[in-house]
Amino acid sequence: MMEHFHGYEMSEEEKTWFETYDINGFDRPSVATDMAVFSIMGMDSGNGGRTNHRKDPEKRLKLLLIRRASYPYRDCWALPGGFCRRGETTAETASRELQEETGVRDAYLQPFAIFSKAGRDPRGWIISHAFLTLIDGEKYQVHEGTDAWEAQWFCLDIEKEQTDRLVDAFHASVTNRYHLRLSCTAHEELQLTALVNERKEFVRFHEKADYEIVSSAGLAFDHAQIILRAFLHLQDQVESGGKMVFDLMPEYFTLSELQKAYESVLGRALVATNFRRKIADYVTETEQVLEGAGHRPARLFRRNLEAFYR
Amino acid sequence: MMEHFHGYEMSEEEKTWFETYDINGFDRPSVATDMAVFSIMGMDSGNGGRTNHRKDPEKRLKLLLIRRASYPYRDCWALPGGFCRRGETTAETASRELQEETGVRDAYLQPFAIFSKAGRDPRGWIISHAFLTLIDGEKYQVHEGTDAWEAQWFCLDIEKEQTDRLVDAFHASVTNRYHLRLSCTAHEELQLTALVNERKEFVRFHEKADYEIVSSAGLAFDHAQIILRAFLHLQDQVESGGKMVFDLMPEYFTLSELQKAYESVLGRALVATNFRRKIADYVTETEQVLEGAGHRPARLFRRNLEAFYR
DNA sequence: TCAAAAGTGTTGAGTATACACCCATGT
DNA sequence: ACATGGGTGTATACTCAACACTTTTGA
Repeated sequence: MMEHFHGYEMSEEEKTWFETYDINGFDRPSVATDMAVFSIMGMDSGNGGRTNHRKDPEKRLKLLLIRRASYPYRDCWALPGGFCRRGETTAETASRELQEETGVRDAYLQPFAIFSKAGRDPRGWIISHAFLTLIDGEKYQVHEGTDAWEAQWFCLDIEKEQTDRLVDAFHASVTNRYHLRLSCTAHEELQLTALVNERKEFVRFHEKADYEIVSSAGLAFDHAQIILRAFLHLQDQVESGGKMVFDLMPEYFTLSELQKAYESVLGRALVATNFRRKIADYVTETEQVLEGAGHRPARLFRRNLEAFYR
Repeated sequence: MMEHFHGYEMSEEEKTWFETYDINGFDRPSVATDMAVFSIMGMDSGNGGRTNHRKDPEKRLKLLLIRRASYPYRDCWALPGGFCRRGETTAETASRELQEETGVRDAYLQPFAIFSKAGRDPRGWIISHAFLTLIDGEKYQVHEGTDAWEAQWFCLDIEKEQTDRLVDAFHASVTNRYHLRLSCTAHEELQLTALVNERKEFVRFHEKADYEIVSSAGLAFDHAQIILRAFLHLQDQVESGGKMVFDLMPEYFTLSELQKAYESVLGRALVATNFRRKIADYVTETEQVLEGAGHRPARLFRRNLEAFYR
């Protein structure tokens, strides 16, 4: 623990001080990570989500959850994650846990929030560092069906409902209620739901948001809140030009596949022609086309590395 | 610790499990916060930074540091901060420490990074949650000169020097070296310096930045790195339209004062006419003017609350 | 009178958005 | 043939940076 400190030499006096110093004398929390792993996948219904021979298969935004085999919240579903070990950065913890639990390596893990409110975990004082990541879910086969360790993809539906709005000259606040619905097509009728209130307040010229779980069925801990905030963070980033949606795509993809990925993250339709212009620099055309779709074949594109490595 | 969990009732079996569960059996870090408190202030030299009877006084970006009265890094300067207590969120810790050490209440504290690398603190495994905040420093009188507890404002100069750049088809990286200089005008010739390397790498279409302290004189722990990253984060936010620069201003201010604040954060000159247009919605004109400045009196403005509370 | 800063008006480039239109394919 | 998605072109509005210019004061 005492290596490589710059311009810092211990005096004899300090060495004496250090010998009697015991950091374990102080009250300390456990530190954990939770990961919201998003993907975009077909519906797994017989025809792959195709409702009609002309329409392209519908793909949905999904979230990876793990069924807890032990207390607390046994049999509830939780975000993958785990405790930090000595010697790791929190990012390394997240990366290690992600690989252990899902086999996913080298994903881009973005930290987006810290959850440290007292009472958020019945086991005690536990601070969670939350990360989000987007992966091409078709590419990874997630361990399913073990009794001790079950991972499943859940379709994610989040609906927003404004419940209150107050603006006067010195104060402003907005209250929203989010309805979360997570449904897993692998199990019959497995559906988790939660209600989370968001209260945005403007204090001294800065927005401050507070979240409160109103109800949560089948989800462990405060994960309903973490899921919601991961999703909102993702939407914000993408709305303001972030390019992480590309992480959901395989190496070769059509522009409408990419557009559909954007649409399912943003929750709204985009105008194809404008969308193409916006992402034009980030893709390069290939010679290949995708045929047999009931309509004009689409050209396949790849990421244009130069644009990302600006 | 066992209150208000939604849709969650303990079974008898779980209660039994819980009685034997001991979270203290696991290895845990200490969790702390560090705050980068920025302000913009005159030079404290006789004429208030005025070099010529016409020119307005120069104001500089400053950072608040505290001299450590105890080991480790005794007599070095460090960011204000402290350890999290049970029952607090990390944001509450930051807010409490800021008030205890500087008297500043109700400032907007923005979390910007986590520092959790092994060996960053000689006392052991300590994870730091870093916050930044901008305040109107003229308004707060900081406790100075005590022997046990000395706080001072330091002028902050950061110079960037690109040392390496590599871009090929599959990989890209940029290396920069930052020269930090912190000087305190209250003490004669008190100057702290540090050199920090930044290595930006593009991995799988995402930028990843690593920081390494090359040398650090007079600054405690890894605070040179934290200061640099606070500053870079601040610059990024302001470049992309963040309005936190207003936090540096008193209630009434002229547009050039505001512009100068922007300029000292961004480290470059702005075109007055365009600047005015950009912030026009965020200010309201008052009837008052500032006279006696050797040139045409400037109108005083205030924040326009409606624009902030959009 | 003149330096310094306050403040106004204009212009051209680039970007976002809406929309009208034609193309190619499998059934 | 025709529904469906692939793909192009264009007109309009809006934002942003650059710059030329006028105004007002204290010394």
